[in-house]
Amino acid sequence: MALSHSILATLIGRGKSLSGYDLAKEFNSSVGFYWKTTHQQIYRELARLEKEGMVTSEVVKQKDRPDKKIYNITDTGKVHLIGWIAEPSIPTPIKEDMLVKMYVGFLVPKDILIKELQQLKDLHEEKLRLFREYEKIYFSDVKNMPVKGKYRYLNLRTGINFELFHIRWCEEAIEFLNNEFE
Amino acid sequence: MALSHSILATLIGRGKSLSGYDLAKEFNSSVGFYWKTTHQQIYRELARLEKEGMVTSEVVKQKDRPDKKIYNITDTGKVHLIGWIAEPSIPTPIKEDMLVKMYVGFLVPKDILIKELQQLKDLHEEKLRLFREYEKIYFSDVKNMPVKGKYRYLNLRTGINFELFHIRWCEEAIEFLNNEFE
DNA sequence: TCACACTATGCAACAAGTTGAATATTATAC
DNA sequence: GTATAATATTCAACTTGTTGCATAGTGTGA
Repeated sequence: MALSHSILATLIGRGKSLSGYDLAKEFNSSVGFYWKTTHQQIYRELARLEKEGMVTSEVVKQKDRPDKKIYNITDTGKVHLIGWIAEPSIPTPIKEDMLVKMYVGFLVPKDILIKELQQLKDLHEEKLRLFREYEKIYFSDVKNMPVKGKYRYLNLRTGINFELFHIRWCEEAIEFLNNEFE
Repeated sequence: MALSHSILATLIGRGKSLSGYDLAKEFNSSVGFYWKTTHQQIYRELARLEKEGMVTSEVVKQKDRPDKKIYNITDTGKVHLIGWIAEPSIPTPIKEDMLVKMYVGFLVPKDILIKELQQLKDLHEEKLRLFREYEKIYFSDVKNMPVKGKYRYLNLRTGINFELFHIRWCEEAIEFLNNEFE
């Protein structure tokens, strides 16, 4: 399972203690484009990681806002994470609603599909703009960045390519629907 | 949820009754690249779909092999599926192990990452070859195909683009690791 | 001051997905 | 004749992911 690994990775990646709330924000911001989840799952997972000795927690009292519990990765957690990195990855299969819809696209007027593809394309273009902006602001001088930053740039590049793939796919599908169908 | 929709779609798409076993094969063959699952989940989902009146089943006695239960989509099922198609799709977020690994790539020697990326690339290239072969055999004359076939071709194209995206990503990452890191 | 947004954590229930095994028949290869 | 692969279905247990709700304090704008 990779959520636990994502949590450990974020704890190391950010280089400081984070609360469940911090982690949730991280996972759902533009930065955390590589993993999506809910805060409930994160809290549940953190409790388990603590039970397994992968992280330790500490309550921090706050005056201006509710108290929080911040987490640190342990040596056990770090060893576990490094071991996981070296395991071979298997390709993630596609599970895309739009593909299922397309498979039975003949059941509805093609305009419906075109409209949906256009909507999907818009959403991906918005995301792409965000990533590109992020690239411009934080990664204009990658060559001179510390290693950590370079790895983060690699990830951002993937996010950009991922969006480009989806945009191209939507365009190809729309064009195909317009030209090949009457 | 889209597994139930995938099952209904496959039942319509194939235009004939299928058993749970047939469906499982379909979902895990090169054709069913748009959705992956296990036979257990399919059997469970079929039972539920039947309870909800989306499909009907019928036991077929066989002499040469174990008896089977074949499923048909009902009008209710078809209406439900068409309704679902018209609902707007939301982009599928990335959940890719390799991205998490890359995020903390600085924890291991870069050779480990390069090796993994190479392995991943090989797997995607194999899949791409399969899809391209499939394209050549079944879709050489798309313009003159029935509508159903055209939609299936659209899906195959997406599969091809998906593999190309992953291959390009792996290449970019390997190159980056080789050039930008010392 | 009232509503709303933000910070912060957690429970409960459910839906979806995975893993392992049991059962039974027939076909094929060694 | 023996092992194995393929056909065919199902149960049980578990993990992962989602949805809704509860609680509780602070900050901000209308």
